Amino acid sequence: MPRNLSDSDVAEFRQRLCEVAERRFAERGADGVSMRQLAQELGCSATTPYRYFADKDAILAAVRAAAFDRFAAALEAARRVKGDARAQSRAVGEAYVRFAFAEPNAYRLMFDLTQPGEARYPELARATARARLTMQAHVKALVAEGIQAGDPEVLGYVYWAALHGLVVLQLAGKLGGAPDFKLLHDTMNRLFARGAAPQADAAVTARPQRKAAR
Amino acid sequence: MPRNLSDSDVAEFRQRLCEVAERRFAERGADGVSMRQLAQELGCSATTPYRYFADKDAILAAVRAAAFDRFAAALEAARRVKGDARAQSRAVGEAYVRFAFAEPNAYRLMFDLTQPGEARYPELARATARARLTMQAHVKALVAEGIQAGDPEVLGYVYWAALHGLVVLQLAGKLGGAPDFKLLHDTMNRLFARGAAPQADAAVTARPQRKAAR
DNA sequence: TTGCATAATTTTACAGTGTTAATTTACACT
DNA sequence: AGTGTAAATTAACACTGTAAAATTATGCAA
Repeated sequence: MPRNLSDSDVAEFRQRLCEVAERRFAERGADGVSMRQLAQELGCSATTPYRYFADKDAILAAVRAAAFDRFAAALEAARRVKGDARAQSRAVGEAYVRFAFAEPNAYRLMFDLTQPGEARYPELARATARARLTMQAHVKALVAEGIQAGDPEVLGYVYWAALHGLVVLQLAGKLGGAPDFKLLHDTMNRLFARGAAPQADAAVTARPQRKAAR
Repeated sequence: MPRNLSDSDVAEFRQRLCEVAERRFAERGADGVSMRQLAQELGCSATTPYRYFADKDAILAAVRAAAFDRFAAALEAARRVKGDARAQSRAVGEAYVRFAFAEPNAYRLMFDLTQPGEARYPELARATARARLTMQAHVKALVAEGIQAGDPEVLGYVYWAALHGLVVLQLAGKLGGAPDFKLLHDTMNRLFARGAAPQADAAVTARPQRKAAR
């Protein structure tokens, strides 16, 4: 035990703790894992983590941030496929779904509704912002290349929300009796592709206009 | 204390307990409320509820089922507005959003990802099925009246998922920097309306077909 | 009316939780 | 070698869900 922990020592322990916590939290939920269990797997005392994190919530926030970072990295990688904006867009969507189903527990952790907002944890805010950025970037390209029409920011949020909804309903088992997920996803993509296709009349993201006649 | 609790006595106590639990769970999350706290508000001992529910999870399941029932009732009421399928559809969508924002905590409880599936709790399964049914019924009408084209079941799931995604991202604070919610919701509706509008070419819910030309 | 059987309820108890305060350990420096 | 002190551990506290034991209070038979 060095008299003063170096920054790298601290970072190392924090990372090791996060790795263990991420796996355990993902398996049994944050409430299903006790500090004593984490400590045992780490080979330290139950209170040692309190020198590295304020409390359990801070650990959870760090774990969520790490998950968001891996998620963002997966999306960013997908966006680097060669091809036009349409191809990239499809690749990002597929990467999104692939991540969610490959690591459902991480995804649950990231978007858990019962978690407090990221207000208290800047690292978490940064990581979510990074993921959001990538999720929106490809839509900007779609609009820039004239494949879709509308406000890219609005479209980006709408696409993201829709896909997220599909994923979480699936993860929550609420699509039990539904047709298979791929059909739902494909249909959603097609609806959006047609719905936002540039046409002669007004852009779809314009404010609704009163109809002239029925 | 009657020697044998009548069925109505049991039902009464269960309901009273659920009312208290729903409010508390919604306020602070199920994990944030202890059996002793519930018991105190009910004026009974901490273990009395165990004569009426197997455990805390069963109470939570009952509370969630009750929330789903109120949710379903709100949607059913909205669907009874007079007008064509389009008007009803819009009414249902608005009722959905209104409920979610009027009772965000109930909504969170209903769709909490960390909750176990409804496999163990038939009442919960019934209530969710009821809500799902109403959410899908108006889409069937849209297709029946020729306002939209496609498989109503598939479209219903897609619309539901998309709206749910929008709502939960908002509730999770992930739309912080986004344009206001109504704009997102309107845009989504317009995209779907255009995307599923019946046209000369193939229905959007058909399997994707290779384009004849670029 | 008095006992009694027994359902309903409460009290007690236990193992486990997150976290703080006290204590011990072990290093860096004089 | 001795000492100040950061780091780690242990001890302790108030709390949790819930099983088991103890208590209460009722409907019915005598």
